[in-house]
This record gives sequence, structure tokens and C-alpha cells, in this order.
Amino acid sequence: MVSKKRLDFGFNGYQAPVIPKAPRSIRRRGPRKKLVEDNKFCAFELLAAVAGKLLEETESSASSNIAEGKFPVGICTDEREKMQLIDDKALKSESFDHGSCAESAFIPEVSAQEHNLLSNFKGLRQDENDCVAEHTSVHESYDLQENIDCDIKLGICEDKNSDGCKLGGSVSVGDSYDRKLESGSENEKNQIGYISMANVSTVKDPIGECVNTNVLINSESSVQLPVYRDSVHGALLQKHWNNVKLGIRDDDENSFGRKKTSAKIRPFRPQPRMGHRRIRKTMASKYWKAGPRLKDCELYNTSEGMNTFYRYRKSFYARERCQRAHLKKRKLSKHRYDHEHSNNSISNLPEKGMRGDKSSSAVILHRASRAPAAGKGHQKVKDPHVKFSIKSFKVPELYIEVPETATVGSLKRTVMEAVTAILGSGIRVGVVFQGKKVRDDHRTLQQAGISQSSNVDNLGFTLEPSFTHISPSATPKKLPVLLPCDEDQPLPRSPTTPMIDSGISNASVEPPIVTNLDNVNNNELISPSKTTDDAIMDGAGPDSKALVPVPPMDAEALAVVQANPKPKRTEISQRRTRRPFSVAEVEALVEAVEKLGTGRWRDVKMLAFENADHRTYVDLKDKWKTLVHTASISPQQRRGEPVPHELLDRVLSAHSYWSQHQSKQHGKHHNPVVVEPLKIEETTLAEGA
DNA sequence: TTTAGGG
DNA sequence: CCCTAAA
Repeated sequence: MVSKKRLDFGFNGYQAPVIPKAPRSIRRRGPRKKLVEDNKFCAFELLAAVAGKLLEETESSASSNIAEGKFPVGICTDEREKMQLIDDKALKSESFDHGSCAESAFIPEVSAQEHNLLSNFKGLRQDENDCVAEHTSVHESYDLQENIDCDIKLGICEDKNSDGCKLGGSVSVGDSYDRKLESGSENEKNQIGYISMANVSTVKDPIGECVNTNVLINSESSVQLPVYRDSVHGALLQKHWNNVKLGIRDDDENSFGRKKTSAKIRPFRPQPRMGHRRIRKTMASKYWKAGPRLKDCELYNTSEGMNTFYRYRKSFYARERCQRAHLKKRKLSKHRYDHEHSNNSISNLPEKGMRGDKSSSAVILHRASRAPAAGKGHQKVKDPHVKFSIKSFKVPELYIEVPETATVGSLKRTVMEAVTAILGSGIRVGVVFQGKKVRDDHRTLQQAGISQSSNVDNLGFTLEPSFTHISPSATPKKLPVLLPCDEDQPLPRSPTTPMIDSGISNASVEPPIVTNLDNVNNNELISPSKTTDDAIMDGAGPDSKALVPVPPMDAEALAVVQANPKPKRTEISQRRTRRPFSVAEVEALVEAVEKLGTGRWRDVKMLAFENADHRTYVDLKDKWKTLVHTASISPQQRRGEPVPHELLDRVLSAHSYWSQHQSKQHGKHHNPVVVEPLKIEETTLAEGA
């Protein structure tokens, strides 16, 4: 009683950091894997985008080559390969889902769409078809890329023959039909382009349907919820955020009194396949080993940084569960999840700066300075350049709701989550010129009337969330071979997995990444440049490599790359976040054990940790185990938060005492509960080792 | 579900 | 902390 009270008090003050304590039962469920995969998918996009951008910069000079259709096939093929990876994943996850979730509804639909799409492109070469089709499946990346690229490209390519801007070195729909164009008429080209786009949107639909009710969807024309969004969007958004709120509430340790209810929620997910266990274990171990090295990380445990992340993630879980439960809109969840991850990953990219801006800091783009590339800068040199100085981005309005009793900290986190959610879900940049949104990405700045002379103040950029990521499922065909089972293949990828899973890498932007990389490499894992995923990183075809040296970024990007695509079957199974026992907890534990003895952890838990949902009786048992050990070693060998001698002494005493006075059921005498509790005073610290 | 232990 | 065999 006493102990409990005391403990409670302590805990309240402690305000346990919010870390998802995802119950194993939930965590363990397989589906997560899928999410991760998608996550990878997303990461691809992002990476591709970033890489593309880089390429572009480097490539601006070489862009002419691209324009000339220099590596059509190359690109296509390359891209196809990449896509296949994605597709593969997609397939896997799809089928996976099929298994247990009755949400496969879209699949057929999507397939159909796909067919249409393909049929529309009959005229094109097969490989082109593939390209296009695949692109479709990942159209989001285009969007993303476009947003990033157009900015620059438009200016650069302005005077190019093709009215469409080449999108960096990365493959894109544009490439597909642009090439076509080259051998066809302008008209034809446009048509193709049109078709392409149409299909893209068509394909999107399925998902849209799925997601719509929940989240704000971007249907190309309706997306901008930012400042310019309409009420409808607002509603959607709001809804979305409500979810967020729910998630938070649902998870989080702040709600100690909550009991395990939330933890009981069972996601509708397929059971993990055999073999995961093993894998997971392995990964866990590795991760664990890496753990100590993540000192910096540890700090986050109690700091906002880490917590935010976890919390964020958790909220996603929650939302996900919620959505699934109520809407079974798996797609959405998945995407969200992906986004979340990709977001985290991407945050490690050099582009960080840009991302940061989203949160409304100031950014400055000097297109002019980057446009002209060394050497063959032909006509570009003459192009007037427009300089943009983006002081800040307009951030989409966020609807946040928290109880009055929420702490400021939690409010911050909530906001953070909201922001992160948007960022993570894929941000799109919107251009608003003279109060109007400029949608046509293919228009040149000139055409849009944006010039240095024009009042720059009339130009604005907005950040638009795009929850539209198309589901990989949209692309059927492709390597259907390695279906689901593939997930059980631990082999090469496992090593990286832990990192990803650990969430640590994602959690904190800096140290972890580096660490991860090291670890990964040490694990002889990937040599960055070899990763299949790297291919994607390389962006467009073969040349890209040559074009893009990018040293620092590589490292970072790499980290990301590995973190995502690699572990196809990554199981999100996260190891519970480490939560060192505080002295107060130790004290409570000691007191409880003194009273109840060892072997009755369940009771100990109920007595002293009733409200600490994150402490299971197993945890307590383990802790006691370590405490006993700690107490028996020299203080110099101890690590972590030092436990007062007094407590350690009591630990030894209690341990010793209960060793003799079996407290266990079958124990000799008395009824368990009545066994006289250890009297600290009487049993001296005699036997201390 | 709990215990008890090994990893 | 995780994982499990047993109970």
C-alpha cells in the first residue's frame, strides 16, 4: 500500500515519457511488415526525388542529352527494374493483406485500371508501356519530383524544344511520352501525355475511395488544403486530425489510468509467418548490440526527441487501428505509415533544410545560381533567371485538439505529430501566383507570368500534404514470383532491419543515422553503392551515377536507402523502447519484493506498478534479477543511473531472505501472501557479496 | 497467464 | 528487454 502510493506519486511526477508500449501481442502481428515495405516504397520515392533533384543540378548541363532521348531504353529499363522492386513489394504486401484482410477490393479494380492504362499505350513499345504503367504506380514520386524539380527545371529548360520540362534525370512519365513524342507529332505527344495523366489519376481513384472518408485526399485538383483550401477539405483535414488525437490518446503513457484497454485492441492483421520469430530475434540482438553505441540516442529516451518519434509512430498505429477497425481502409493506413517512415528517413537527407521550411522556417532558393552548369550550358546562359527568396512556407492549417488537461509538452507533441504527418505523408509544394494557384507544372515560369520583373510578392509557395500516394498494388504484373513468402527470407537484409525497426534510426535524426550506418556496414551489410535500392537512388539511368557524385548525401541517403527498401520484410516489430527504471521505481520494486518476496511478480506488479502499464511483471522480474546482480558487483562495474546503495542493500537482503523463505506457492510454510515480509532491519546486509 | 530462466 | 518452456 505504502509503496504503491509512494510509487504512484513518483510516477506522476515522473510523467513517463510517451513511448508506445505497443503490446507485443500487437506488435508482433505480421502486417506491420507490409507497412514497412510500403514505407520503403515511399522512401524510394523520396529518395528518387531527392536524387533526381541532385541529378538535375548536376545534370542541368547534361540535360540536353536527356532531352535528346539519349538513354531512353536505359532509363526505361532501369526504371523498370526499380519499379519491379516496388512492385514486388507491392505484390507481396497485397497478397499478404489478402490473406487476412478483406480489403482487397481495390486490387481487382486497380488491375483493371492498369489494363486500361496499358491498353491505352498499345501504341508504345512494350518497354515503354511498362515504364509508363509503372510510373503510374508511383506517380506520386513524380509529383514530388515535379514539385522539386520544376522549380528549377522550368527555368532551365524553358527554351528547350519540348515544351514539357524534363524531369531531372529521373525517369518519369514525362520521359515516357516525351520520347514518344520525339518520333511522333506534337499532337500525339500531348495525347499520350494526357492519357498518361488520366490514367494516373484513374489509378489513384481506388485509393482515393478508400481513403477519402478519412483523410484528406489529393485528387490533383482538390488538394490544396493550405491556406487556400475549402471547407470540405477543412472537414477532411479535421477528421484526419481527430484521428491523430485519438491516436495520441490511445497510446501514450500519460494516461496511466487508462488500463490496458487500448493495448487490447487487435489490429486486423494477418498472422506473422513462421520464421519471423527467428529473424526478429536475430535482428533484435543486433540492434541491441548497436544499442550501447547509441549513447546520444539514449538521451532521447527521456527527451522530447525520442518520445516524439515514438509517440508519433504510435499514434499512427493507433490511428491505423482505428481506421482499420472502422473503415478498414488499409490503403490509407499503409500509406500513412509509409509516410511516417519515409518521413523519418528522409529527414536524414540533406534536404532537411527544405523540409524544415515546411514548418515555416525560411528558405532561399537561388535558382539562378544553380541553373547554369559547367560546360555545356548553352542557351541556358541566356535565360533570364528568376530568383526566389522563400521566407517561409504556408503551412497547411492544422486542426489540433487536445484536452485541457494535456500538458504543454503533449500539445507540442501533438502539433509535431500533425506537422510530421503532413510532411511524412508526402509534401507537395504548391505555387500560388497572384493569388491563384498555378497547377500546371509544365508551364514555364514565363508562361505563368512569373518573372523577375513580376512582383515577387505575388508569388507564394504552399505546402500541401498529399496523402495520395498510390498504392503499389496498382501495379499488378511484375515479378509475382517472390510473393509473400519472401518475407521470411532473413538473409542479407536482416542486418539493416534492426535499425529500421529499432526506430532509433528514425527517431533521432542525427547520431543514430551515422551509427546505423556504421553498424550496418560493420555487419558487412551493404556496401552502399550496391544496394538494389541504390539503383533507385541513382535516379535515372546509368548516367546518373556519373552525373552524381554527391558525397555527403550519399552517406545519408544511403542510410535511408538501407533503412527502407532493403528489409523488404521488415517487421515493424519494435523492441520496446528501453525505459530504465528510475530510482523511485526501483524503490517501489524493492519494497514490494521485500513484502511479497520473489516469485510473485504478478502480485508485485499489482502492488507497486499497478498503474505503470509499461512495466510488466516480467519486467519487474527482470529488473529484480538485474538488481540482484547489480548489487553483487562492484559499483565501478555498474552502469546506468546509479541505484542508491541503500536500495541495493535492501535488494540483497530481500533476495537473501526470500531465498530462504520460499515465497513461492509451494513454498514450505504459510500462505504466500502471509509469509512475513522481510524486515529490513532484522536481515542485515550480511551476505552482501 | 504466470513463472522462471536463458538469451 | 525478449523469448519460451512449463506450469
